Amino acid sequence: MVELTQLQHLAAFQKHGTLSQAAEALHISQPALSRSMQKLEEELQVPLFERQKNKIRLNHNGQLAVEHARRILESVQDMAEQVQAADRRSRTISLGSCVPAPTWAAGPALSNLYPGMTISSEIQDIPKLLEGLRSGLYQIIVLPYDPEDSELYCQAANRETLYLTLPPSHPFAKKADTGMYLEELDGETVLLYSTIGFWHSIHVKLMPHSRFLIQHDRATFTELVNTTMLPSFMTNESIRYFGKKNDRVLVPLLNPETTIRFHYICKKSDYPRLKAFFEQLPGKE
Amino acid sequence: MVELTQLQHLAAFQKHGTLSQAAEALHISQPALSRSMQKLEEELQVPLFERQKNKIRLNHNGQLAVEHARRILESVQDMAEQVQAADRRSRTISLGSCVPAPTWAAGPALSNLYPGMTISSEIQDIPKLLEGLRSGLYQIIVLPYDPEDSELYCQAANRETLYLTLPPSHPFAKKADTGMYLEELDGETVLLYSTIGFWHSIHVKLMPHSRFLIQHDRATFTELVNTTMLPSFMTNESIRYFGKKNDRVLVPLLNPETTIRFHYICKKSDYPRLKAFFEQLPGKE
DNA sequence: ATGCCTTACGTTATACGTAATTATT
DNA sequence: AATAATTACGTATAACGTAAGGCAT
Repeated sequence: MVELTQLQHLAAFQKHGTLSQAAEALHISQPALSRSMQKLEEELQVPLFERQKNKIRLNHNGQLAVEHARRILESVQDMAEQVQAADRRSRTISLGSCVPAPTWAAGPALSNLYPGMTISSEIQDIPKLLEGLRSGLYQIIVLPYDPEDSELYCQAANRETLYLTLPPSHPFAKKADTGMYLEELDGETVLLYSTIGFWHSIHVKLMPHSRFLIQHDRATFTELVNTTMLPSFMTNESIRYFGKKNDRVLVPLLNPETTIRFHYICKKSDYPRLKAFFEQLPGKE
Repeated sequence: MVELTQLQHLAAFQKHGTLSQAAEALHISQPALSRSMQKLEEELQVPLFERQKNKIRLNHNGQLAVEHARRILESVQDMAEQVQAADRRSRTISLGSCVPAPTWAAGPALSNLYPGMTISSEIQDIPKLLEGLRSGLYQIIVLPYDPEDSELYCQAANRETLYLTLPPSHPFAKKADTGMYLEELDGETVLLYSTIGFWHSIHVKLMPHSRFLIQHDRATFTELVNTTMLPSFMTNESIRYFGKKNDRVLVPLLNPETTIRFHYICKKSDYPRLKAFFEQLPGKE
């Protein structure tokens, strides 16, 4: 039986030109390589080399054999990579969401329900979420609506509502009881945390003339919220997970876009193994 | 390093369903196969099986791996076959001729000039000879003309001339001195030996109404020539190699088509190694 | 009881490295 | 002298088979 080590040896010889150099590269002795090639010739029942007393080189058969050997070694490499990738996919649950909140709860929940699984989650825009679910990049995605696809399972869950947060001295703070429309804030400079996904598009849509001071570091963001007069935003969910700043006033927003209902979605074929996760999701209200 | 035996083992397991049956088919012990698969998993760093206490079956990774393994094993098989075929080609000289005569001389000549080489020769029609020369099926072909191809080397050699052979009592026997045209024989039933290649098309062309009694067995053919009144044919070359029947009259033929000049042709790239053969060919006259 | 898989253990076979040999530059 | 390939030989590793153990049908 021809073995892959022999094909590697052959390829190495072709690459280095002499047995001694190839042997050194392969970290084996020169005689070992010499014998390996003799055995390969024996097994293929074909001479692969032209031999002189202290010279050896590939003949036509050998050159042809090297080409095949390279292709074969590559396809073995491919096999390893693909099988490993498949395995990695099979032992990770990847959740993609249009907004951050679902990841806060889902991470711990998935870890508990599927011990040993690697859980990953990320914020992504909606088209990429749908594409990623289809391609296997995500097993679960969270959208603000039901995509109504017969291949997909969709479960509506809890809602998230956006609030404006202000220092008590801010002119709009008096609207805390009545609520206000985001458009009233258009043109103001506001503080935003960077990875808020879908919320960002709401802000841009309803406050097209505002300047957004986007903070990538949460500590810096919190510091600025505490020490400046700048308006910022929180949601019922962010308050639940990170608490409310006591020295800030929460102003409800009256635009319907500022409330979204989370729709958790997976492939129908994947639902059986994810059933436990879907069943513990918060209900419709 | 993953080895091909392991891939074979994996494929065998998939084919037979259990380790024991696969091991039996592979002519190894069951524990050996068990270990072989464990090692494969180790090397791919991926579980390939779902194991229960006394049951084992491929998981998703394993099924994917089997598909790859099958392809790889096939390509190794391909490699062996192709390299062996290349080797065989490199150690055979195959001569194709449009008529039999060149093969009578060329066989022995090539054997002498290229000891150790396998010599094969066959009669074939002209389009297939040209195609075969191009594809490597033939290294030398013999045509009745120069194909005038810049890729090919062509050397004109000796001529072969067709004669009518008759029993002395045959009406046409008196034409032995003057010669005759083949057309005069048209309509007569004549004896032909089967593998005469290009000559056959000459007969068909010039004697479209004749019936040809084609003999595939040379002994039968000779017997019929000796015991019947039927006209038949010989050439200067067939007489040289097989002798002339004493009790037959040779009538020269006056059609120009009944003499052809052999053109020995090879690829220019092949000429160097075939030089010795071409140099010993009979000259232009 | 039978079939199937795994682990343990002793053995064998195969592949290795070192050393020696021969040849070439 | 230095480089390169092969052959010879003793060794070590790795793969094997047998035997034993556990589990399921």
